[in-house]
This record gives sequence, C-alpha cells and structure tokens, in this order.
Amino acid sequence: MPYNFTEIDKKWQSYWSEKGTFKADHSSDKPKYYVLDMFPYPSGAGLHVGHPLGYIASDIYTRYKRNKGFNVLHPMGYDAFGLPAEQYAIQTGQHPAVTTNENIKRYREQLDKIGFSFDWSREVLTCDPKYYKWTQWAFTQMFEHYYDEAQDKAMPISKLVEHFSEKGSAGIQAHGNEPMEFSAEQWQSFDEAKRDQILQNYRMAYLDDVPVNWCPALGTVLANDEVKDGLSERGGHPVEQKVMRQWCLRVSAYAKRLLEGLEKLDWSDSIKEVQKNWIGRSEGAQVSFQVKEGDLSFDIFTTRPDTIFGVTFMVLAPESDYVAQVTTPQQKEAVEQYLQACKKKSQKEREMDVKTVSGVFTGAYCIHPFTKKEIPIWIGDYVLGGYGTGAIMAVPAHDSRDHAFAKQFELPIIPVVQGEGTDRVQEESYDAKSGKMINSDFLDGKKVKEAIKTMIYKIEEMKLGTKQVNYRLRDAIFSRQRYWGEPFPVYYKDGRPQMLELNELPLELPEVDKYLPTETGEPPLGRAKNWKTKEDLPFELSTMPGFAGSSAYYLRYMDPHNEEALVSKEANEYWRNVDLYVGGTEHATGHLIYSRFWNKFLYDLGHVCEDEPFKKLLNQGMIQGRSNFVYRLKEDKNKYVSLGLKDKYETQELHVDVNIVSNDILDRDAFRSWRPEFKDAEFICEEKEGKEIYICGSAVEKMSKSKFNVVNPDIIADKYGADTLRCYEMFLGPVEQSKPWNTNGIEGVYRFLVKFWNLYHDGDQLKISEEAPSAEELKVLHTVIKKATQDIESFSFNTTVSALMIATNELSKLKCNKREILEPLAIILSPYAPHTAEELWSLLGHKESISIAPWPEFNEKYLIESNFNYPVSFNGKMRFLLELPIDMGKEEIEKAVLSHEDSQKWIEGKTIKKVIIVPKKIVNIVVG
RNA sequence: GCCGCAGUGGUGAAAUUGGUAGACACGCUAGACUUAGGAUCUAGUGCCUUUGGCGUGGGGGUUCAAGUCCCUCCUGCGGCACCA
Repeated sequence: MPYNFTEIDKKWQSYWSEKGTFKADHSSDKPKYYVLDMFPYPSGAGLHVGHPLGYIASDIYTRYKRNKGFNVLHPMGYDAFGLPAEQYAIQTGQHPAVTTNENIKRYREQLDKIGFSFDWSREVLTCDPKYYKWTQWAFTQMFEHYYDEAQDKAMPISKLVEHFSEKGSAGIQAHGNEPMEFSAEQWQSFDEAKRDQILQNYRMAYLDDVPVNWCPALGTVLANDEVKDGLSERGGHPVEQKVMRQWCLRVSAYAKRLLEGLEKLDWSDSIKEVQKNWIGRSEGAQVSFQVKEGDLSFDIFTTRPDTIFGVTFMVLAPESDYVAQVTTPQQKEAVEQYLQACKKKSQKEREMDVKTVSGVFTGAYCIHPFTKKEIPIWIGDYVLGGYGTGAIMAVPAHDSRDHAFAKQFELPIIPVVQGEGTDRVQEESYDAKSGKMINSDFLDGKKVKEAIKTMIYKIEEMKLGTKQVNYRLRDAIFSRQRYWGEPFPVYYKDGRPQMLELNELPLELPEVDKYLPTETGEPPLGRAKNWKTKEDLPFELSTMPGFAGSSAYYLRYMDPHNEEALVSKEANEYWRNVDLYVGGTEHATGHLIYSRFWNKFLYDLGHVCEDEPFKKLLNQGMIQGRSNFVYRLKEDKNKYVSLGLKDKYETQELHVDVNIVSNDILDRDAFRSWRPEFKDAEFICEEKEGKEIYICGSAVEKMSKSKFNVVNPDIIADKYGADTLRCYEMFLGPVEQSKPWNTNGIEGVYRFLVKFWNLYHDGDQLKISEEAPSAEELKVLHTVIKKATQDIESFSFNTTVSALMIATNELSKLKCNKREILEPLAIILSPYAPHTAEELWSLLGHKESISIAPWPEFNEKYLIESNFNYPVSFNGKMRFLLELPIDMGKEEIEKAVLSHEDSQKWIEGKTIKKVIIVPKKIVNIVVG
C-alpha cells in the first residue's frame, strides 16, 4: 500500500467524528486533565497557518495525555461577538449573526482538515443567548457584591447596607472609589437615590462618570488595553479623552490577589512580568502635609520617604481637588489660565510632550513636618490625578522629573543622599536607591534602604501618615456603545439601574433596522422598537465589551448545556481549572487579567472551586508571512525579470501569491493563469544547472490578504496531508518563538512520514514480523520513548520530530519490521501524525483507536551500554577517547587512564597535580 | 528612561542544564540509477593560511572544563512609560 494521505485523512476524520472518540465525560475514574486553546474570533479571512500552531501543540499534548491514561477535556468554540462583523453590517446591512455564522462554518471546515481531537459536543459561542445568559448573570452578581478588604473577598452588598444602617460608614473596610463618611442616622435619612449613589461607590459593577478612551471612528469607548499608542487596537483609529457615564468593573479591588496569585502559576516569566508591570505595585508611604494658613492638610504618596529632608516644593495634579482650596487670591488668575491650558491638551498631546515642563505656583505654602520650614505648593501636569493622591512631595535632587521642574522654575535643590555622582545634583538628579543619607537629621549616615524603613516607622509614630501600597491597575470600563455584544441585564427605574433576575435571563439582543447610533447620539440599541420591560421601563442601551464573553468560557466548557447554572458543582469539582492553556502573549493585559479577576470573583461567591483559572500557560509565537516579489520592467509592463538580473533594469516590485512560488522559484504557468492581467507575461530568467528559472525576491512581513502571503493550512493539508502539516509546524522550531512561515523544509518532513510508513511495508504489502527484536532495535525504540516523553512533558515539540526521524532512519537501516518495535513506535507518532498512526495501528490488527492505547513504557536497561567512551583531558584540553566498561570504579579508571600509552607523553617529566573523574563524563588530569 | 527576553553554520535549529558545540532537517557539492527529474539512493558539507589552528555578538572573569555561571559593553525583540 502506498502512503495515500488524502484517503487516510478522510477515513480517520470521519471515523473519529462518527465514533465520538474524543468525547469527554466527568463521570470517569481516570484522572482529569484540561487542555484549552484560546478560542478564535471567526474573521472573514479564515484560518491562516499561524492559528493552528498553538492548536497543534495543544492537540499533541492532549493526545499524549490520553495515551498516558488521563481523561482529557479538550474543547473548542468561538469568541463570536466583535467589531469586524458589526462594521461589515454597517456597510452592507447584513446581520452580524449571519456573517459570524458563515465565518464559523469556514473555520470549522479548516479546523477539521487538520485532524484536531476536539470534543465538539461542548462547543460554545459567546453570541448564543444560552451562553451569554451566564455572562449577564455574572454581571448582576458583580452589581450585588462589594469587596470587603477586611475579609479580602467579595461580599453581598446587603451586608454593607446592614452595616450602614447600624453603624454608618464607621469601621467599613470596603474597596471604594472615594472615602465616604456618614452616620447610621444619616444613612437612614437618605432617600433611595442617595443610597444608590453611595452604594455605587462600592459595588463590584458600578456606574460612574469616568474619563474614557473615546474612539469617534468606531463610535464607542475602549478599555486601556484596547488602546495602543493613542490609536484603537482594532482598526488603528484615533482615540480621545472624554468624560462619560459608564459601567465599570472594580478590577482594582483584586490588584493584590491578582499579583500574588501569579507566584503560584506556571506561566512564562515574561508574561508574568507584563502582568506585574500592568498591576504596578509600589510600596511607600502616604504622608500628610499641613497647609500654612488655615487647618487644611493634604496627603501625598511617595516611595522615597527617606528623601523627605530634600523636599523643596510640593506639586498638585491639575485635576486635584486641593487646587481650588489652596490657591491664594493673588495667584487665582494665573492658576485658572494654567488649568484651562491643561484641559485643552488631549491625553495624546500630554503623552507626546513629556519633555516640556509646565506648571504654576498656587501662592500657598505648607509646613515641612520635620524641619517646619515653609514649602511652596505648585501645580504641574506631570503629576497625574488618577494615581496615588494626585499630589507629590518634590525632591529635585533625587527624582529626575522633580529635577526638571526645579530647573524650569528655579527652585532649590538639596541633596540628601550621598553616592557616586551626587556631587553633580545641581545638573542632574541622582535617582538610585543606594548610598548614605546626609542633611537628614536623624537619618544621617544610614543606608537608603534602612532609611526608608526608619522613616516609615517615624511617620507612623508621629501620626503623620502610614505605610501604603499603591497599584497602577485601574478599574475596567465595561460599556460599549455598540450593537454586536451582550446586552446589559439592566433597566432603569427613575434613572436608577435595576438588575434582571436570573429567571428573566437571558435578555436577548433585539433587532434593529441599522447598526449605527441614533440621531440623538444613543448607541444602536436605541433603535430597537418596543425594547422595554413589562412595566415599560427602558433597558440599558450599551453592550458589553469583547472581553466579557471570554472571561468565563473555560468554565462553561465543563458543563456547556446546563440551563440551571454556569457550571454544575459536580462538573466543576471534577474538571476544576485549566491545566494547560495555549495562546498568544497579546492577551497578557486584557483577557488574561479579566478572566483571572472574573474567576476570583466567582470563587469568592463559592461558584467555582479554584482561585486561579489557568495553571500552566504556553504562549505560542506569531507566524509572520514571507512575501514573494516579481520585478516588472518599467519600460515593458509585460516583462518580468528574475531577482539575480533585476539590477540591470528599471523595475517595479510586485507582491506575488506565495502559493505559486516554491523555494523562491516562480511557477511561471501558474503566474500566467493567476490573474487575467498576467496572462501573456514574459520572463527574463536566470540559468541554473542548464535550466531556465525565475527567482523571486522575498521579505518577512505580517501575514495579510493584501500582501498575498497568507498561507491557508487547508491548502498545505491538501498538498501534503494533515500529518505533514502538523509535524512541519512543530519541526519549524520552539512553539513559543515567533518566526516567518516558509515551506522550504516541508519536503523533508513529508519524506520522513513516507519512510515511517515504509517501515511497516515491503513494497506495497504490509509486512510485520512477530520475531523478537534485537538489542540494537530495542535501543533505538527506547531512545525515542525516552526522548519523546521528556520532550512532550517539557513542551519542546520540535525535537520529538527529530528524534522520530532518527529512529526511523536507524530502523530502516536495520530493516527492522518487528511488531514489538513498530507497535509502540506508532503510538509515539500518533500525537504528531494521528491519521497515519491510526491507519498503521488498524493495519497492525487493532480494533480500538490508537488514541486510547497506553503510552509505551520506557526501560532504561535497553540503553545501558557495557562500555563508555571517556574523554581524557590534560590541563583542560581533550586529548583522546578511552573506552572502558561503564561499571568501572574510580580508582580503576584512574589506573587505566594513567597506564594508557597516549598518557605517557603528557605525563612524562611532569608531576600529576590532580586527577578529576566526573562519573560517566570525563577524566581530567592536571599536570605541571 | 525603567523592566524583561534573546543573540550559535548559507538557512530553520539541537546541545542530556557546567562535560567531545552544530544533532535533525533544508540548501549546496559530488556520485549512482534513469529516456527524463523539482523522483529515489550513497557520500561530503562550521571557518582558516589544514601533520595544525580558530570558532556559540564584543571584551573581561570564575572553573581542570563555559554556548550554558558572574561583570561589562553592543545589537535585536517585547512590555511599561511623567505611576512619585
């Protein structure tokens, strides 16, 4: 039988789907393992070769784990809400659901062709009302809970109300937007609206007027992680700042737990680092400064309390509430002017001219808590309103930004740390946290780190302030003024938001006549006819953002058809959380933070049993496109010159479809029939080995339709078979690495599969011997068992392919066709090339799928050799190899080495200083 | 500016984690078979001034031994960015 991959692929793909081979069930005695891929957004361009890279890796691991006896959950679905389908709807009027379903169909066909072992019975679509019912439900729960800092978990809002009516705000340790103070009597006297307003300050999902990233081109707000360099991540449209009333999620309440949780996770250092930066913990002190006139005081946050004796001025953010309270009548006009100028600057401009220093004096002074000197209070836009307290103490000697400000406005610079370069503090600040304190009273002579500790202690002792930890992580803005997203389960009664009950969910997305905002500027949902509650109350018109649907989808896969709960207790307690999560790094500050937050929230409420959703994270690299070019003559637009000769002509570079180029050699006939305008193309070719060929230029670029460098995996699967595609994508290099796609080596991988196939065949006949294998054959087998097992366990899938290639070559040299060797070998191949392996397995006479065959046991005894080559070195230089029995003792080795004739010339006339024997490695002799 | 990661043949990359650098594959060279080869097989292929020497971005260090550990510089990629 020849290796007919087309038939084999088709045969086994339909076998798996008919038999439901990969269906997972939580009533199983086997240990569980959950392998998850980041589900794709089904875009119109279809799947390209970059997508399956991660899917292949996770599928290999899944299949391996099944062979290892695990009950593996490996589901797939679609992140189906999103902007592109909506943009398309705006242009064409076609309902986004229609576009989305078409794209999903195409994705499914492409995915099926690669032979993944997904359990499709668990498929989820985020745009399916049965699914988003639970997204909406989670939102209502967030509305009904607040974050209790004393217990460090989310608690029902009713507990807070109880506390307020009994004790007022006293003793409340709840995470809120701003501190509030009222008594129990006051609370009881407040009306509904006032109470609502107070509770919004604490709810996990709350309404607030917040400065948002408004994208006019998309007509919606965007979260911080959806904005890159002042442009929208999707579409690259300009983004501006605007204050709007929005739903927000109190992600910041979980900052500490999100940061600490990272420690337990088996994620790459780089992605942990990105999340750490994004959460941005900084430790320091909050210190209160007394304003000179009146009894006003204000708080600042600093990470350098040790430098407090170096403070020469204070700076308030322009947005700070203190500005108005502090400014003296004389300075009022100047300050007003400055604030106006700041307002005009957009966020982008403010980011752009970081270098220009601007500010204004308030006219007010405060009193230094230790020296009791007067310190001027300034306003400067380098201080941010949203971080810390919106006010700082400026130490120009030891902070470069304060230094620039001091230089600009000729304020004094007092050094308080002595270190290398501190003699130049008038010209340049010394920011390093090392050196000894000077000019600092009781801190003098202490090292910086010690001084920080001492100072915080002193500050707390003198009741000037407290030790404080600040986080950069902000709350997530959760409203989008868009159509194609989850509707909020919210309606308004007298302008106050009300949640729908679980039995009223899902609140389905209504039909609209157009997907644009209304004439009055309301979101598209404002166009929905009669979209009101039974009591005729209006629903919220914005929809949820893209990350809403992807925040808990891994939980839904555990129990996708449950209509009573997001996930049943039994299913959740069996599957628990994701053991291996595979996806790109681009979600580090978005999805991967939000779903950790979402999961922790559900954990606090007792709906899930694990605190972290994804135990191990594997980040696959991006596959870039490799574009090819042809060079068209400028004077004759029908002639194309080969790369090597193009310098002799005036040419124009044109992208050419990479699918008609092989190893940079153009298929000229295919080019002529590619597009009508090339039908009569002529070529100026190069000669190689007496053959006329046309060589194309190349470049690495992002894969995109317009560059004709998109390679669809199904094309490769058609040409070489799914198994060659799978092995080749792995063979390309480590999964984590980004690399350009090229098919240069694919022939080699294909040849390997043919050779592997031929191991089992003699000509066209299957030929398997029942003879016992030789020691040599067993050694080849066990080498590959060891290597493959280690590699897969450590996710280095590329080297397993190499190991299989070596084994195949050696076995074919040995003409080995023993069942005892070839059966286990097929199992080792099966995660990589499942179709080929299944076919061979059934040819070997097995009735059951290879996917449940036990992974071959490794036995060290077949690898142990009787002799070992000891490299012998003199003074570190390797001089010869000496073959000795492996079980020889240290003294015997030393004796054998020194008595060896080659040793004599190195030892002659010298004294032996040292003999070092590294077991099973090397013998070193130091002579001198 | 700060933080993190990486740098190995013509190419993609290996290296048992401190122990014979370049496995495996592509490409290239030569040969065999063939009417033919973009098929298959065999051999060779890090570099050089080749009885030897040099080689893992540059320089220095630790060690009997360094691609691997330490210091420093250079280059590339990613993240954060007036976060006090």
